[in-house]
Amino acid sequence: MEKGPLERSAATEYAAWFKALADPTRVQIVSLLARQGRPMSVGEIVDAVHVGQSTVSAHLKVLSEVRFVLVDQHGTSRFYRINAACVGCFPTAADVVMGRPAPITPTCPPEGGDR
Amino acid sequence: MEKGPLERSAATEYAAWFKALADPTRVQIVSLLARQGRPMSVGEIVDAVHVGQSTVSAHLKVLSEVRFVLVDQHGTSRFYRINAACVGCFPTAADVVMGRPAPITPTCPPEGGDR
DNA sequence: GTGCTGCTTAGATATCCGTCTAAGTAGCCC
DNA sequence: GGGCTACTTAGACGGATATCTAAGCAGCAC
Repeated sequence: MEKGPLERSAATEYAAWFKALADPTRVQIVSLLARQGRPMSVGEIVDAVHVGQSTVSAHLKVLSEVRFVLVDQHGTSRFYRINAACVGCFPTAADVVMGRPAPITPTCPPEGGDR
Repeated sequence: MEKGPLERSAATEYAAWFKALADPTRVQIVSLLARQGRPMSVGEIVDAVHVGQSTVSAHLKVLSEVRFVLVDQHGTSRFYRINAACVGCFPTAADVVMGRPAPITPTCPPEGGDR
């Protein structure tokens, strides 16, 4: 039986996920939100990773676009939180790329709550 | 107890790994080598992912630098293979970023065979 | 309304990436 | 050696990225 690479469309999708974490600041933001397990305002995040506020904002936008984080507006603040679906899905994607069969939940692409 | 983000040095290292897979062609190459489980020549890889030979060569260089793949020279050909250490380590790294504790083998940075 | 606070958007800049074509290098065979 | 085969390196080009400063905008308090 012929074993080729992942098909292009799947590879493109996985690559987009990895790309979202291809920056140290974004890795820090995601790990922070994951470890805290609660929504955090942009200001709080800025205090934890030491780059400017607008830079953090831009990174959060990138992470939102691939649905690694979700956002809630509360008054004048925006609260970002980890997308629980990704906590399981993302490592599974890593497994698939590394040739391990996907265990369950084949439809991984981060769905999630609001916005 | 205060839970901050991963420290910068760790985040930088993980980011480098993800960056190596932040391109669809590289995802295809890695998945191909992982699924085949045997060393493959550059020519074979070129036949499987449809981009030019020099492009594949460049991608293989990137993947070598982070030790996702290892290489053996045999005469005029170069045989690339997946780094078995990464098959387990990389998904573990994904777990860590997603806030899951690293199960075992804390020293993950791809060590490996030759070159 | 005025003014503050919290965040995003715009603009600028310097850097890096993916791909291609073309040229270089190294092993092999007659 | 001459020529082929298999890769890598160099150069170029268009496009994306990370960061900063500055400007905009939307709630809230008074």
